[in-house]
Amino acid sequence: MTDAPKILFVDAASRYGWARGRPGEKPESGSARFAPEDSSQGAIAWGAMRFVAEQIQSYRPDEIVVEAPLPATLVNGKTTVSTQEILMGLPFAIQGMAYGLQMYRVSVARVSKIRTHFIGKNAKGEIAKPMVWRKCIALGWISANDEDLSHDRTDALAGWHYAGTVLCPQLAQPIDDLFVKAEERKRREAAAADQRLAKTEQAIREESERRRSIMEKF
Amino acid sequence: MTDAPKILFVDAASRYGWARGRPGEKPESGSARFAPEDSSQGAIAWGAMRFVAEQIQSYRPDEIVVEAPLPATLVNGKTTVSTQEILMGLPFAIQGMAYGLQMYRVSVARVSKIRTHFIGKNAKGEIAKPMVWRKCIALGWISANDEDLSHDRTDALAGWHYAGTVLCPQLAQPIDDLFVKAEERKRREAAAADQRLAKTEQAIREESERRRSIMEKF
DNA sequence: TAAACCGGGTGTAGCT
DNA sequence: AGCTACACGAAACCCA
DNA sequence: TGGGTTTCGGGTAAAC
DNA sequence: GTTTACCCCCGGTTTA
Repeated sequence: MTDAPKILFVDAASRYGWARGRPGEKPESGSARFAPEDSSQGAIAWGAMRFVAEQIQSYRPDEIVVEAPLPATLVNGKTTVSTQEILMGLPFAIQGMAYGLQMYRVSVARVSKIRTHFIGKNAKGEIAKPMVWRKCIALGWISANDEDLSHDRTDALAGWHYAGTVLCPQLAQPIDDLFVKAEERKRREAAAADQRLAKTEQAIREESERRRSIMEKF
Repeated sequence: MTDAPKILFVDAASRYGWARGRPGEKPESGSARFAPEDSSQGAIAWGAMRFVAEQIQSYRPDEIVVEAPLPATLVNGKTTVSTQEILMGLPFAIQGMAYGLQMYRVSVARVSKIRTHFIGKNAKGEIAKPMVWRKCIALGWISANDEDLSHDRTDALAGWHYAGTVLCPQLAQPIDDLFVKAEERKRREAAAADQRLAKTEQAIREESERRRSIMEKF
């Protein structure tokens, strides 16, 4: 088998969980906040952007998978606007940053799929989270005397495993639509990029220059 | 009077409108897309982030005001998830980028307030937009044979004027809660930043280094 | 080919 | 195969 | 103070 | 003072 890809999974909320590794290996994982409590949305967004940038730079994942936010209408309006903005905004900003860093292999995974894959049923969080948690312990992905035993972390681990299974069908499952979509998107992105880049070499240089200049203020 | 501040207003949607200038002056304005049609969310987000970065860098506004997204529940569920993600995500990402570039004077304005301020009533878009449009013409902010006569543009102009009125009370209105909130937030941000920075000079240097290194790949 | 207009609005798992 | 039901997170508060 | 638990979920302007 | 009603973009299709 060729090298399994490095996968980074992010469960993005105001407190987020992350997990990364190659399918088959024991993943690293953790949880944290993108910004201190009561921070402005700007601070949170920037925290997320920085997190992604750093991951891409230092860990160099082959794939990034983010947990999809639940549609607001679903929760039957049971969520404040500001919560919504964060829940929707985080994956959005993360994707944007990845795109800006030319990391185009980003996909999005639904909670329900992750759960059914990982614990066999799509239960509501109250029930599912402890199950997920236990399974993570069982798998030895976190140890019971670990410092961080949060659900954010174990949820991310579940997501990571799901992503691995889906992205590396040779390890088990037949591919399903996440993979297909990722391929589709990748092709579309690549094509679009090609088209754009092909226009002129000049355009490339301008773009590159612009990007660099944006950041030299730091 | 001291120099009126340079205000940048953005009406952020997949097709966005912008307007900028100092209150009292004739504003510049326009509309465009953050990314070609059918682009991934990542592309759109990055487009927005780049736009903001460039504005901050080259125009150096004193204030940035973004149009607030309407809560999903409001639209009575009449909005797709992806639309939601974009509508909520754009302002979020914009604020994040601004924050990252240390531009903390960012506020958010509600459509209803803008409209009532600008045309005296909070009518539905179908009715309001043409009214706004006419008023912009009347004010000479766009000329009838202009190339871009889109509502995105005129909406942004209305927003800009509202922002100006609110942020420069000396020109007319008493301050209202947008200003107050901006001040509050600014103070909070500043305090938080101070606190953080005060911890150690070392932290500052690390942070700075990290930021720079994130971007040197460009 | 470009501009105006209109419709449409979540997805999945588990049970029947 | 078709139909139905159902899904969350942030911040305030309280208690150890 | 830290962690578990509970609660709450949009806002405005005009009409009455 | 209190109640009430209102609020949207995206993408596909059609038309000049």
